[in-house]
Amino acid sequence: MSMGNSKLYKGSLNTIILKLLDERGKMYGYEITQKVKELTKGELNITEGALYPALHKLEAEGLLDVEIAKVDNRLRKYYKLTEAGEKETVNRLQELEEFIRSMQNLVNPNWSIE
Amino acid sequence: MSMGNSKLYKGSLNTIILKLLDERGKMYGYEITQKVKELTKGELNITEGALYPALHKLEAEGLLDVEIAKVDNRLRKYYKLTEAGEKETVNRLQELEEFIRSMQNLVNPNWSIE
DNA sequence: AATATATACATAATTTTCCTATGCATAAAA
DNA sequence: TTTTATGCATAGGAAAATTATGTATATATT
Repeated sequence: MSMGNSKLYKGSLNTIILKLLDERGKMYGYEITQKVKELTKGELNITEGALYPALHKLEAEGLLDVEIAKVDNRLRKYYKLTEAGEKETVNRLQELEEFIRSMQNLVNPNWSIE
Repeated sequence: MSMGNSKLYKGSLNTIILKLLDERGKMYGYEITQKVKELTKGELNITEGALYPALHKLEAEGLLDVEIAKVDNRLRKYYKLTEAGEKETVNRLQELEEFIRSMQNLVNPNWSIE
């Protein structure tokens, strides 16, 4: 995963995937890359080399289910959260928030958590 | 080595080091680990296996200067920012803030940047 | 018609960055 | 006197990205 200009904090990709699936029900890989690009105004680019292995791993861990579809003669693999995936999403979001709080305490710039 | 809870997102350690040195002028390694523990209320533990190589690398990149001291017959290596290090600190903090903003747009939980 | 771009998936090789485990050494506390 | 705290260091390995490929179809451009 690469940023428009800067670096990305590794470990956040899984959280992003889980949260997007939690919000939108089901998505396929390419759709995720485009959605992330759109939501961050091009700031964050999910590379395919990071995304697909991450999806496979989440599936192997039982957090995602797959459903294959063919649209316009092209393959799509739709992913959605399992029950375990929904629970894990809550944990990951909590961890992310804790990380943000910790970074705020360390770096205490002009932003904070509400 | 029992950690608080949350793991260090990869890429954040350098930012933490640079910012602490920027604020405090000069610090030695062990002092950094204790300061981080204190500021995050034990939530984040910087391991020595991560910290010392990171310091060495930042020094090799010309972002840090070292000064060796002996206190109570024990060795200390004080690190401080070079000029290049001060500039890089600004960049890293900006990247961190951009990362936070991006995560907010993606995950939009109940926190935001002020 | 030929070529480039967008859509859609995948993986191998490498790099970065961290953790675990271990080692050395001195000072202070139990 | 044994443990804990202070202080540095590195080897080995895991995790999670990047880079570089590869396959294939659909659409837009030249």
